[in-house]
Amino acid sequence: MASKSHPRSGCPVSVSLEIFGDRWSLLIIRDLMVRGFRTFKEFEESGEGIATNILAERLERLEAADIIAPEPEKTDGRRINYRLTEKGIDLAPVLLELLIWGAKHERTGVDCAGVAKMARNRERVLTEVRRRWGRRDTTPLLPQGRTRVEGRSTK
Amino acid sequence: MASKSHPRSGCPVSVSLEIFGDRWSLLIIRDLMVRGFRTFKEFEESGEGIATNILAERLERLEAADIIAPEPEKTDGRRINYRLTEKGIDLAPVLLELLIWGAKHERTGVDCAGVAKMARNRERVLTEVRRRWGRRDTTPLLPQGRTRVEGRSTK
DNA sequence: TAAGATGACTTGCATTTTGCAAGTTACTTT
DNA sequence: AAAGTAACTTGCAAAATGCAAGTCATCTTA
Repeated sequence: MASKSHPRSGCPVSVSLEIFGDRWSLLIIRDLMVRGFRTFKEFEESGEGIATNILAERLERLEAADIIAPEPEKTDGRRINYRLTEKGIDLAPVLLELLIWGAKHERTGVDCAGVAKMARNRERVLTEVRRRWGRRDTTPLLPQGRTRVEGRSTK
Repeated sequence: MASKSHPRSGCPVSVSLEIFGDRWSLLIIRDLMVRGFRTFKEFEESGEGIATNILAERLERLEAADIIAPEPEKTDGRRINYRLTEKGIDLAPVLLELLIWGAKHERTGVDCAGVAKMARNRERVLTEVRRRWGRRDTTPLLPQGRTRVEGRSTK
């Protein structure tokens, strides 16, 4: 991963990519932000098929970068709930643009029109994301829908 | 890389990340979009230190995804100019949000205030990017500034 | 209260990607 | 014709990924 970072340019884009420029980090953040996921188990079974060792490493990295923060649940000593920090919530616009681009240009099993509508109301969408995060509202922002595309199951 | 893609979720975010969810692809696109870079050589010497084999592979991937298109220069048979496609230009918002986030939350050797200003005028910035791309204006959108952070040189 | 579940990770190992240095090949310039 | 140049390749070593299985504290339940 981007771990053993060599000296690179100081461009913010480059710096950002060193932190979460991989195939998994932003998906974890998406799950936290719009699907209401909180636990290791949920991320693991999110339908993307991430391996548990990779998941553990990404959570560690995101925590080190202060993008997420773990808080053990008091009523159940096994469970750890991960939450986005302010810095993590600030990734909402990045995720939203990724969503808009993907929906517009790739075949993605989601309602294109719906996303196009979001594209026309970016501010509204972002405000809603922030509002929910502020209230610790854990209900998914988006209905779960079909997430898997086909084939080998995660379990 | 994300090449041998396993079946994954059909979420647009996931699909987008499968295409350019790595440490280099978006940097190449940034160079094309705002620095006016066009050639292999320029990307290679962009200051990030990408290896030439990786660069070649990424160009190939981006071309396959129809994000960039190569056009051989007629006056010099050796040179190939890469250009962004419409689909590629549509990544401008993603890059911009990455820039804004990085500048806000990380130490990045760029003028934070300047970026904050861009954040307040996203539409203006994006319009300008598109305008330049339409006119094939190759002058860098941003002044080159210091790009390397220190240490081992690319050559 | 002992025998499962569960949740959150580790570990070991094979496979892929990366990174690095050193070529190639096809033009261009001098 | 000799010496660049631009855009790649190639060969390897090192690092990251993916996979299956295993740990190890909690819960839960019979």
